[in-house]
Amino acid sequence: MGRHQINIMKINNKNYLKATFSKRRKGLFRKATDLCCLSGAQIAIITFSPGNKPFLFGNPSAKAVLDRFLGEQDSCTSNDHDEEGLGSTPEDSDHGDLEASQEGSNEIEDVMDEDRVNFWWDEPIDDELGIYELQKYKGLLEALKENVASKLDDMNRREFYTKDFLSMFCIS
Amino acid sequence: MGRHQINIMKINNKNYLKATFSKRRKGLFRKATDLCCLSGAQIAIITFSPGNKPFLFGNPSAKAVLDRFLGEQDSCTSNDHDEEGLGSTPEDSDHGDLEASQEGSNEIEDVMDEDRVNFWWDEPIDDELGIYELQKYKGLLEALKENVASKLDDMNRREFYTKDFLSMFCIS
DNA sequence: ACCTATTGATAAGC
DNA sequence: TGCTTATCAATAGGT
Repeated sequence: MGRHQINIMKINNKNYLKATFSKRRKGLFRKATDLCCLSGAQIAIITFSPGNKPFLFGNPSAKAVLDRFLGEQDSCTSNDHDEEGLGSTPEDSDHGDLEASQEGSNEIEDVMDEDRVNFWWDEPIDDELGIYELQKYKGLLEALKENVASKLDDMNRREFYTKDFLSMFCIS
Repeated sequence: MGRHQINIMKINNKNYLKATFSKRRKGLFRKATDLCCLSGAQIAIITFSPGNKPFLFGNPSAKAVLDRFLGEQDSCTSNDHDEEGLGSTPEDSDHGDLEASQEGSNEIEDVMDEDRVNFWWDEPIDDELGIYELQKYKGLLEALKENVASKLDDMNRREFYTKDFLSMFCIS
């Protein structure tokens, strides 16, 4: 994909290794972002760089996906029925269920997903910004970080303006 | 990247959605594989498809990376990892896919169907936000900055207004 | 970090 | 679901 092909094998040159990891990690996360936006999939990526530094990606958040996964792992012994979702639009098409029974399928109905859309400015979180407590820094920062990340991406997707948004974070 | 450009937004057509998810998930895992081979990085990816089916990638194994991460989380006081995330796009329910999830070298995960859709705004915002303890958690803020920079990168790529935005973060 | 030549990923269509 | 091909996107190497 570059000036010329490279073999996919361990890079020994430290500088080149670092540069390549950085570029490709970003590329990987970008691909994950695109996949999430396109399909609505939930994805978590944990990466330990060659320097053993952790990098996380998550939609809706790394923690949320990990928790879900770990949770399902536990109760996964004989759990094969679906729970019910919310805000769903019945819709499907074809498919041959090749598996043992399943819940009854519904019918085709190609409705545009009525996106139950909430906007970021409707979020209560914004009201909480700008408060200063000197406890539980780490957890709070983590939450802030994730929220900023989420909102930025959401903005990105919806083509919103960023100025007012930023000011809400008291960042300047 | 295909015959013509597509917008990175939620796909509504079920068949197209599934096909696209499938193709891009494979692409994502392939990228992860390449990154692992090139840099020796340890990577774990957990994906819940739009049909809520789990797919795992891991090097050396998803479990190994998860354990390492969770372990470091517990005992970690010098936590300076980077995190990227994004908001999800509303989606409707779906019937399970029939694919299995296995890739790289990890254990098998079995399907669970659970039409539980999480939107980022439904995520529990841990606590009240807004604490800045710059000395002790300078690292986290640094990660935040990088995270934001990374996302701005994306915005830039997609031709949004980034200049004013950037200056607010003192990033250039 | 930014810049291109080049290869790679992928949207459509079968 | 997999294969093919025209196109656009990711990125290797260099600055």
